[in-house]
Amino acid sequence: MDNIRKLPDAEFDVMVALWDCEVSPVNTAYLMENVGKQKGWKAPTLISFLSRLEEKGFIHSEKNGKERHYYADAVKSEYIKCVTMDFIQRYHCGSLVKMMDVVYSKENDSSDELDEMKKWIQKLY
Amino acid sequence: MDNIRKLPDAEFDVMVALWDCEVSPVNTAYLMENVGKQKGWKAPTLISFLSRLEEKGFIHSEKNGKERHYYADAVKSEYIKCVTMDFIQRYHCGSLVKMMDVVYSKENDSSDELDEMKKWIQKLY
DNA sequence: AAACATATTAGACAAGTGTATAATATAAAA
DNA sequence: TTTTATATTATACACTTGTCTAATATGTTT
Repeated sequence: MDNIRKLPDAEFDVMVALWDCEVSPVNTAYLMENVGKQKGWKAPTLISFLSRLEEKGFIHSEKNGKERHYYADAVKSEYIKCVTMDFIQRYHCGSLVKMMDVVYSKENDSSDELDEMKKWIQKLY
Repeated sequence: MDNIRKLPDAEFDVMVALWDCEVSPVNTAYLMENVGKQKGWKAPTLISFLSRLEEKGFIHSEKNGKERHYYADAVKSEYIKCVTMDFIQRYHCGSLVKMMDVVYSKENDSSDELDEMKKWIQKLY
């Protein structure tokens, strides 16, 4: 749970599409619709990222006739959690409060978010 | 304030050393002491990062006899803020609360941090 | 001024990332 | 069973990042 390989941006984008898909199984066509197109990728570009994700153990796939089906193996929440803790460690000495301090300024914040945070904290107590 | 070039890890480490230094001006020897050594870099490695930082406009330098002196131009808090907001956007849909949700679990948190956050929020109200 | 010590520069290289073209399968249509 | 359409594979390539070796410059000693 600590040896998270941080994925490059493009590969992460593909993972998100895989993680958030409603259909199953997922094929390249679906992924092209859901990420590839917006990013302006050609199909081989997408497939290239998928191959790398498979090499890295984040997904596996099965050939199905002419197509290939993809399945996420990594767990989204776990991955995001690891990456986030790494980030806080690296950029904010491991302290969420320090981070909030840097990011927020009284002027430009939305108090909605503050309210939400308040509620969130009270829920945990 | 939006076109922040996210620095690669090694270059960021060098920036931190430059930002946090107490002496002035800063030379390579100082930076070797304060980051290079811990990272196990040879001097040319460090200098290579410094050159790239200069190309990217994060620092400037002056030749002083045999040595070179370095000066940070980018502002630490601004850089950290940009990088952090990008991160929250990318990994947590721009919501701090969502992020806290993913990172924290009742079991493993330190309530100290929660207390601090509570205080932090109250201060802002 | 010659020799020495040392800091910097130039250049290089492997691995990783973003991206695509050309070649090859393979299902579907004719 | 050819032909046609299309998905996948194999490659490749440029750029970035981490890292260094060899070459060069420059201040200090002798």
